[in-house]
Amino acid sequence: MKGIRQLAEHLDISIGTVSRALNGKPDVNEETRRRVLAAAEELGYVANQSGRSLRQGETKVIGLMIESSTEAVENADNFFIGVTSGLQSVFARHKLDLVMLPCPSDEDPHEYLKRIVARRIVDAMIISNMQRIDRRIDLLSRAKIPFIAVGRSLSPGNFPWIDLDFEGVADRAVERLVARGHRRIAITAPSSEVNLGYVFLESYRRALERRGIAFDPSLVIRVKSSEHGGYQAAHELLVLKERPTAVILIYELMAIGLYRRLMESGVMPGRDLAVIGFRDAPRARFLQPSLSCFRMSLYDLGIALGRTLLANMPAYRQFYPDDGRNVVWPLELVPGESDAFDPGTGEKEFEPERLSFDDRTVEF
Amino acid sequence: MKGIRQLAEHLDISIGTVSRALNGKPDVNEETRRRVLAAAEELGYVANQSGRSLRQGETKVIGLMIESSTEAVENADNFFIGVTSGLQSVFARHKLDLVMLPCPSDEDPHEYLKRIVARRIVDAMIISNMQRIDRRIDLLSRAKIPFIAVGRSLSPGNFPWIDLDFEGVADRAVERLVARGHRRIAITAPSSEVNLGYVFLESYRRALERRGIAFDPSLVIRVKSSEHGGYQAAHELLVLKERPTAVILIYELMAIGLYRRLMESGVMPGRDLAVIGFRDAPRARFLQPSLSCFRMSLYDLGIALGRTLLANMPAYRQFYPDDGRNVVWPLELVPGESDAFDPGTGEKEFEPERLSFDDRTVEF
DNA sequence: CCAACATTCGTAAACGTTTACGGAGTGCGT
DNA sequence: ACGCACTCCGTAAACGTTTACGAATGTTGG
Repeated sequence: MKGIRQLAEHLDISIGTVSRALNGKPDVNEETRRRVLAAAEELGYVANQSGRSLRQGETKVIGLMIESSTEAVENADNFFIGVTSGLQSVFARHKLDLVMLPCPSDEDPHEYLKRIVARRIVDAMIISNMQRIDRRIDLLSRAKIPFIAVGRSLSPGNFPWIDLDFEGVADRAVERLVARGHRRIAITAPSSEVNLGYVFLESYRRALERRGIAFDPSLVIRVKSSEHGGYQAAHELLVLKERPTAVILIYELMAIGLYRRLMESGVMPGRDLAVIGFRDAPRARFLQPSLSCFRMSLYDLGIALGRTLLANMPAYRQFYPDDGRNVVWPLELVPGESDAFDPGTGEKEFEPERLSFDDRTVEF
Repeated sequence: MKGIRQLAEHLDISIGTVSRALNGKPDVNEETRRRVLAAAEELGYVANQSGRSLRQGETKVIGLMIESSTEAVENADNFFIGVTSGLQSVFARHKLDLVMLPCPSDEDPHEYLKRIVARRIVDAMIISNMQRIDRRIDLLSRAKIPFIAVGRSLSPGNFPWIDLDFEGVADRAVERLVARGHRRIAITAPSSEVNLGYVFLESYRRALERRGIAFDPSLVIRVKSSEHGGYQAAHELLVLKERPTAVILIYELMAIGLYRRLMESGVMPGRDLAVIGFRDAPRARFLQPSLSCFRMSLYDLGIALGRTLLANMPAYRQFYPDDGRNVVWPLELVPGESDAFDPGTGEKEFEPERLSFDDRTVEF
């Protein structure tokens, strides 16, 4: 099946009518429409996207830009796959397709996005891994490409975003640890170019000071968000003169390396050092000791991103009258065993909430 | 900047010449070409992809279909991001763009691919997560869309593929374990619909029988390839009447759950049960005990996939005269602590190769 | 000086759609 | 019988590009 022309000839109908029939336009006889749809189905005809895009000036494709550095939490690994299914459940209602656009690691993300935008491959973009100053915002605004960012940025101008509640996470993590008696609380942070690293750190600093604990720069560990980074972080904690009694991880899998390095020195996580992590609860839960962590539903986040993006697109705004506002996405604390002890005595003074590993109850 | 027409008017040159200049066609004055390129750069002109695709009948986009089920190893998590950068390093040379096409979890993968193909969004496809009988092969062949599969299938007809050497992995894993005295070796396997599950299992069975060990179906543990699956797998192993002394995991992160469940019953991995895993060495290395595993370079695999795909496309075949053949991708064994003991005595009889966790040496 | 050729460029068709416009046919009210 | 509204459909233009073709100009060789 070549194109709509062949389909029209086969039906002995004009090509215009066929197009209208397929696109659900009103001025076409229902009987004719039925025939057209049947023939299209039979011959396996689907409109060529290039022709359609050219004519309509839109591609019906939404791009999700992804970068694979280990700097930021989003890039860790399953973040994108996670939000993807939420996004698609929204887009499917409008026959929009989602494509993930991986920025080559040797290409400047800004240049890459510029290329994608200029070629008019997508109608809208979802970007993440926001830098403190992110030129992509200006680029997309100028090009009038609707977009939404996962995370804020200091770049001037208003733009749609949904950010994780790092402020809340840092505050509640510190709150929880301080309540259990911790005073020296370390934290891991990615490069300060990445905005979330900056935000997370500032939130942590404020959370401490709010409770009368002085901020100690030596407790900020700059490592990659990876297993290896966790290993290095543990190493740096162990050599500190005044060793902290707790640490907050920005990525849950760092705990693997952290745990290992601690144990190599006979330091038991969950007894000698409290650990609180971030993001993937299923994984955190199976670590030993299980990791107290802040979880969220990537699926729901995907839905929110999709709705907010569409609410910012003129053609779809009508469907999402209540969306479109920027939101600070809440995280839920899932308590584990990794911080369930008294830092003074080392005793398991606080009983962790009971975990169940039944086949049925463990699904999140 | 609207289109090539505006650019042409601005230069007071015909639109045809501008196009030729930009595309490096020969019959254009070098001075003119210089002017055109300069103006295009200045005004930020980039050819509209729809117009170009429509005219040329090709999109310069290669699709990588991804599914997010936890059934197969490829879908686990960072597999796609890993091969992506290898793929792009090949595609970049031909100005081809790579897009990842996530199949919605509630849509039939075959139908999804059919839609993508029919809309002519991509010039070629990379598919993975092959089923034992995979209708996508027939679909793509019929549509004459060049493609390459990660993994084989029983579907009839020749098609380009690169498969991981499961046969070799299973054989060497069994070899290694048997050499250390193990006789009862369990294995985890995904659904038998997924071809690699079937292949892996058959390879394992043959490896056993080659060494005079009877295949015991009760040692085949069918669980999801996830942390939770690992937990369940350990549970199933523990309740067996005749408990195995070793287990082969099809996905490295399963070890997290497996380790945990074992320890909950006082069984020490690496002392009471040998474990060999699969695929991501950096992660495996930081587990405690570190996981002996079969690793590969996803980057190199990506390069091979890219080259083989292009070698199967008429327009690019010339650049890859030596590629195009199907290959069974070798895996390298990275020894760890998880199987470094004597199953009879439980003693650490075999000294594991020394691991280094220096900052510099740990990068793979 | 002329034919033959090379270089450079403009013209226009083509790719597959969608859609504004108008025409044909029908039914209805006057 | 006429005008009008309504339904349905065909015609053709337009989207932005690439490219076959040929025209115009300059160059060369005899």
